[in-house]
Amino acid sequence: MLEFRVGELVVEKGGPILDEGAESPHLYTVLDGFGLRSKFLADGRRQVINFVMPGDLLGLQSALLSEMRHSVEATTKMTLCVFARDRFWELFTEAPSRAYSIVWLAAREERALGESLTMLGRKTALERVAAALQRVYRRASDLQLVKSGVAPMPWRQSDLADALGLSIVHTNKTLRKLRELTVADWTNGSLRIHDEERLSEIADFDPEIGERRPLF
Amino acid sequence: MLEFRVGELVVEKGGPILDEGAESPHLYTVLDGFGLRSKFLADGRRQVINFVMPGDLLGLQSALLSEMRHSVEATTKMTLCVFARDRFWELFTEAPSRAYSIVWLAAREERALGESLTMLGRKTALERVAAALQRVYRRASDLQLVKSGVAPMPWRQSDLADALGLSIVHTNKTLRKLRELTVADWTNGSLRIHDEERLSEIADFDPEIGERRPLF
DNA sequence: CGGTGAATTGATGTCAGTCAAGGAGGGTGG
DNA sequence: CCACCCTCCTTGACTGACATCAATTCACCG
Repeated sequence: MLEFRVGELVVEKGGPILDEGAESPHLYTVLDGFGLRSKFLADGRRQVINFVMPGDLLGLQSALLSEMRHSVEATTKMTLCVFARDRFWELFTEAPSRAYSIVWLAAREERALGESLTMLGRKTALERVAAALQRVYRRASDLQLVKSGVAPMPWRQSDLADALGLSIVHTNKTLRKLRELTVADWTNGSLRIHDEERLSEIADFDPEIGERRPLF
Repeated sequence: MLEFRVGELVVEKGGPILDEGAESPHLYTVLDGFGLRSKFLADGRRQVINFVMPGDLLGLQSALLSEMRHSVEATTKMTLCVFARDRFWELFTEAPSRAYSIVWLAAREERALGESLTMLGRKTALERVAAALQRVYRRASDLQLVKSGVAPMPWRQSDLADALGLSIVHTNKTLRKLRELTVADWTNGSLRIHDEERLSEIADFDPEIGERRPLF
C-alpha cells in the first residue's frame, strides 16, 4: 500500500477533514483517533451518519462520484493516511488485493448503514441508545481499545442524539435510564457495559460475526 | 463481463432473492424489474433498506462478508444476471474495470443510504414522503422508465411506510396531503409529479448531480 | 359473489420533542 | 485567584407529531 500513499495528515480535535459538497483530491484511512460523519439539511438540522474509528476509509464518495454528500470532522486529534484520488485507478490495475480491501470496507460500511437505518426507522429510543452503545463497545473491542472494561467514547451527547434521530434531552434521559438499570454507563467519554446480556436484549442488535478484516 | 456470468435468473413477483443470514453463492445485477431490500427485528418489525431498481447490485455483502444482513425480494417479476461468488476475486485480477464498477456502485449505494438515514433521523413525515417520491421518480427517470410523466412505482404503501419509519396509516394520510396539494400523486403503482418545484422544497433532498454510471 | 389483501378514514393514546432553567467543569483575563 | 464565559450536561413541565385501534371501502380473483 505504501507506494500509493501520499503522506500522513494530523487533524486537531474539532477540525474538518472532508466537506459536504466538496471534491476532495484525497482519500484517507484512519490510523488513529475518532471522528464523525454528518450531513446537514438546509435549515441546520444535522444527521450524524456514523462514528469514525481507526481503520475506516474516508472519502470514497469523492474518489468515485462527483463529490461528498456528507462531511467528516475530527472528534479527537486524528492521524490519517493520505492517498491521492487521481491514483485511485492504479490500485485496480496494479494492486488488486488493495482494491479488494476497499470493496470489503465499502461492503462493511453498507452493512452498518443498513443497521443504522433499522435503528432509526423501527426502534424505540431505549433500543436505539442501547444498540448504539453496544456497537461502539464492540468496535472498540475489536480494535483492542477496551482497557479494563472501559471503551473510549469521546463524542458528545448531542452527537449521539443526532446519530439516533433523537433530541438531546431525550437522549440524556435515556442514557440515565440505562445507567439506573445498571446496564451501561457512558460518562466523561468513557463507556462501561455492566450487563452485556441485558444490553443485547434491549438493543435487539445483530449478532456480530467476527469478520476478518483485510490488512490495509 | 460476460465471461464471469453464470446465467440469468427470473424471479416471480413476491419471490425471494437473498435471505438475511444466508451465505449466497451468487452475486446479482438487476436487468429488469423491481424489488425490495429489508431487514427484520426479532419481534417482526420490518425496515425497508431501499427500493431495488434495474442496474442495482445485489449480494455484495454475502460475496465479501460472511453473510447477508438483509433480505431481498422481488416486488415485480425480476430478471437478474447471476455471477458466481467464488469467481469474484478473478474480477479484481482479470477485469479491473469491472472491479472498479463494483466499487462505484457500492459508493453510490453508500451515498443513498446516508440520504435515507438523514430522512429517517431528521425529517418530518411530509418531508420524508416527498423525498422518497422524488428519489423514485429521479431514478426511474435516469433509467428512461418515465413514460408521459408517469414513473412506475410498484410497491405497496406498507413498503414505503417501512422504508420511511412511519406507520401505514400515517403514510397514507401523508400521501393524501401531497395529492391534495397537487404536488405528487402515487396511485395504482404509478407515480406522477405535478409540481416538481414544490416537491423539491418540501423534500429538502440533495440535488442530483448526474453521475455517469459505468457500464456493467 | 364470497374471500382476501390493500387502501382509506376517524378517534384516541403516547413517545419523544420543545421550552425553560439550572448545574458543572474548564478556559481566560483582569 | 477569582469573576466571567462558554459549552456541555441535566432535569422538570408542557406539547405535539405520529402511532395504535377500529371500522369501512375498494379491487381483484378464483
